[in-house]
Amino acid sequence: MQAISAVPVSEGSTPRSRRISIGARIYAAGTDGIAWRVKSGAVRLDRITSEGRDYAGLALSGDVIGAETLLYGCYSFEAYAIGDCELEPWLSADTTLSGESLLRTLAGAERRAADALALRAGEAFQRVRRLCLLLARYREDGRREITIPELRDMAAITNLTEATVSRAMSRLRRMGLLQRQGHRRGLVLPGADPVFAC
Amino acid sequence: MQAISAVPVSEGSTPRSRRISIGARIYAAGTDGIAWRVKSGAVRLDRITSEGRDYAGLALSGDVIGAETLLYGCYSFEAYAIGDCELEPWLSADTTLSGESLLRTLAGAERRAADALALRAGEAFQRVRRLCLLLARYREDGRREITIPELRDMAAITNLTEATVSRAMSRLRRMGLLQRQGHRRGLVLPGADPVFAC
DNA sequence: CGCCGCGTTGAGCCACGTCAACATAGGTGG
DNA sequence: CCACCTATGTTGACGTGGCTCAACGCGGCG
Repeated sequence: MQAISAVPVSEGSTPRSRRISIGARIYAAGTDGIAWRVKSGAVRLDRITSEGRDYAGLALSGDVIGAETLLYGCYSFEAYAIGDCELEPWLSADTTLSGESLLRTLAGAERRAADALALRAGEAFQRVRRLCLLLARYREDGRREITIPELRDMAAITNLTEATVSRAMSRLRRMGLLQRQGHRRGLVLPGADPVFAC
Repeated sequence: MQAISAVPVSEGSTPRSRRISIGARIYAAGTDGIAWRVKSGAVRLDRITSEGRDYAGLALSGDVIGAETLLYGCYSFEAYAIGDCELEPWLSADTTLSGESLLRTLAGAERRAADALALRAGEAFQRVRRLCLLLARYREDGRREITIPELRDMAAITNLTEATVSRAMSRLRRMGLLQRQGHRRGLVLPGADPVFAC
């Protein structure tokens, strides 16, 4: 297998769920492996070019990454966890039979691609705000929380600079739309529920 | 059927290929219809929001549009021809059986989404240049030609203004990387082959 | 002919990039 | 445990690329 940063809990020979911590690489382009479904967390996909890596896509809960391995045998993109991730193998055998699961994945990918495009339009503050909205998840108590990715990743996704993203995040905090929660890196949560309203 | 701008040549009851001319709408969001494979041309996909339509994706030769109708029965996006298009029905029955065709479509969609994202990064002139490269096709004599979309579409795709796109196109023409060909709107072709090299 | 949509181009301005200094947190070795 | 180092985030000052606004040209069409 390729360079992995968390233990792929193998039972017998079938790969099981993986947990990847924020910042770690999930897989490298060109290596072989299986397709995964993102159970939780956020994944940044990069395309390898002559001048390095370029942000090429975003995957969130429910999305499938690495489906191209079922065709080509290896990954086309490079995947990084930009939030603590839980991945489960995405079974080719079952889904190929049904076809509906594949269709659902295709439709989801197109919607996610539209989201990613929208994150690169509009003014800086709004882009960062919308990215935070996209990354937010509901807790049991009904409030939302998000794991803030590294600035460099937010900058790549929104096509802004780290400085600009930092300023936008500061403003969100000053406005009370984001609050730091504890000391764990990147973990914050909004105050009331109609937060992010602007 | 929904509002269509070209005749869907129906033989019996199975829809056949459609030809759509530049600027025309291919289908509207929410209407029912089938999935199509783009044989030639370029398609702009829009997502309907509260404030109107937002560019949400690009489809070029070989890409499939409207696959979500196989799941939901209606189109999620709105599709416009930004170049003269030839579409053929994308068969659900056959492909669902094979599964490989669906996978191929999925992999293609992800690559196209990465292309679309890349068109919103970098400086204005390079974005417009790369968009032209993406839209170019080879002729029999080995030279490339492209059908220039309307400025408003190029602006939406690159996330620039029409004025900025116009300036970039003027510069490409001044540099000899694009030449007008005849009088037909939007049809131009580059000079030698290593054009667009920059 | 007059209107309208589309493209082109100029002038001025501003949001964001650039650059740099500094703060802070984590990690590592002594 | 602290000393140090590095990676990351924050903030200010300043410059500029692209946006805004506007005028104008041109072709198509009623």
